[in-house]
Amino acid sequence: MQRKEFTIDCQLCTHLKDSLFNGLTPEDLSRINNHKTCIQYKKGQNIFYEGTRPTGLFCINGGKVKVFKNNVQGKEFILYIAKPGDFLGYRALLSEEFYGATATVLEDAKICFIQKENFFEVLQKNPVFMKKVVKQVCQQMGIMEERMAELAHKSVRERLAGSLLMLKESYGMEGDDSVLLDIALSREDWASLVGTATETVIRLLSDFKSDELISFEGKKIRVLDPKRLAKQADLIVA
Amino acid sequence: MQRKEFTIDCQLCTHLKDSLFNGLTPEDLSRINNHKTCIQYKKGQNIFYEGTRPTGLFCINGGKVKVFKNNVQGKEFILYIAKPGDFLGYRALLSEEFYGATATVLEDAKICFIQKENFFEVLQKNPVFMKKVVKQVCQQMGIMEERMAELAHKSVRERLAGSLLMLKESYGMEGDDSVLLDIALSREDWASLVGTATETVIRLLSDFKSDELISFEGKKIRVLDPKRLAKQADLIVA
DNA sequence: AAGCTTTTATGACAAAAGTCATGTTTTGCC
DNA sequence: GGCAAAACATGACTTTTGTCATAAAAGCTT
Repeated sequence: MQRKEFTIDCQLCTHLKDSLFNGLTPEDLSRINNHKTCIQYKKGQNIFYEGTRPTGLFCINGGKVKVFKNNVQGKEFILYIAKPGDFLGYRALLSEEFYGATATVLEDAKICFIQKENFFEVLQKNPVFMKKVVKQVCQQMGIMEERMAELAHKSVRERLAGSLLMLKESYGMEGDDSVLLDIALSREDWASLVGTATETVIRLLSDFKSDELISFEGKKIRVLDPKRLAKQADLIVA
Repeated sequence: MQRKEFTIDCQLCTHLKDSLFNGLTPEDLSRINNHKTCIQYKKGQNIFYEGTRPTGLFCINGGKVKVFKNNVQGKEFILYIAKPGDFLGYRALLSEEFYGATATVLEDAKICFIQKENFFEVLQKNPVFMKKVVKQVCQQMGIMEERMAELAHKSVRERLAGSLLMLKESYGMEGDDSVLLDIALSREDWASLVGTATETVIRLLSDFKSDELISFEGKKIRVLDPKRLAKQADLIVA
């Protein structure tokens, strides 16, 4: 499989402003810029594999990537869905461990790879950047704590409704009266994200559709009634 | 409720060697030492509350503490069980958020409180310490990713077996042929840790007892057969 | 020691969710 | 455009787990 490279200047990257690299000194940014490799990936290709050693950091310039763990029975659980501007693989890099998850392209992607030496150098000589990274990691951790608690005590229905609302935040395209989730996930992917079986997702989504909480638009989902969906996400007793 | 203080010198603390503070310069350590407040807590007392603003870092000198989230129905999910040498509350501090969880004393505890200013100062002027903190946080995150995936796809039985083995690592006291878990958790706490109902834990623990995987010793549990327990923790098909 | 509260235990039942089988639709590809 | 594969859908059934009721046991307090 041939690697299709592309070029982009970090300084000119559209996503710089919402990325962790925002605020780097020109020298630091150009150090990153001059040492990166940018590759185009097709849907289905893997960026890195669980159990392998990280050698650098991935920065998404375009497309979408899922990061997931596979259990013994081959059941997948999606930890994150990354979009342009997001970093991938820093967790394992900073904990000095092997990758704990696999990253696969969901929608054709353009991804820059930064060798760990360059990342670490910028990190070390730039305490402000370091602080931002720490903050980001700890925020992420707070999100994971929340999600764990939900996995522990919420029903699949509640979690699915919650996932729809969560993706609405990241991928929602506001319409007049509804929001299109600009991400094409298979029912299987939804199941991996929510932590359930594919059939259950199919049934529940079709329930939500019957209840006019959502509608289907090709492979994408339109959220029609976020408020009622939020009620579904919380608790039945409420 | 009166605060019972106590005194301890960080330099002389038994847990210094396994703590993040290990390796600090004498000056840094004494800065921490001179500005800390040490308080004794009784079982059931709270250290901090979900939704409140963190003002510093807690360092456990003795006892055990559970950190948990409460959901809307009042169901508890235990995120961590902290023991001597562990830090508490750094996540919210570093992400500059409110506490995402509540910390309650499980077994009478002695806990030192370090004002955030002092913690941040040491953190800022000491890149090696910073790096250790980051590494620790990212390792913790890896553990949480693993646990999330288990919550998503493992049965309660598997998770309970897994939790027994996990606590064996932290609290196991090796005997001739078995390991006593040196931590007294109620059935309700076990349920909060595993993410299930109290009755289910009661039933499963008594199953495990019938199968001679564990035995009860007062309020504590003795692991009789870690290997078979590990089989229970993994998958049925295996 | 008695009486209260909390914890542990057990049974019966209901609800939620997983699994398996099968069928239909969509998609990708030559 | 037609074929194969993948994705989606639905029904039937089983298993797991939660819930509620009740009771026994253990811990505290006076």
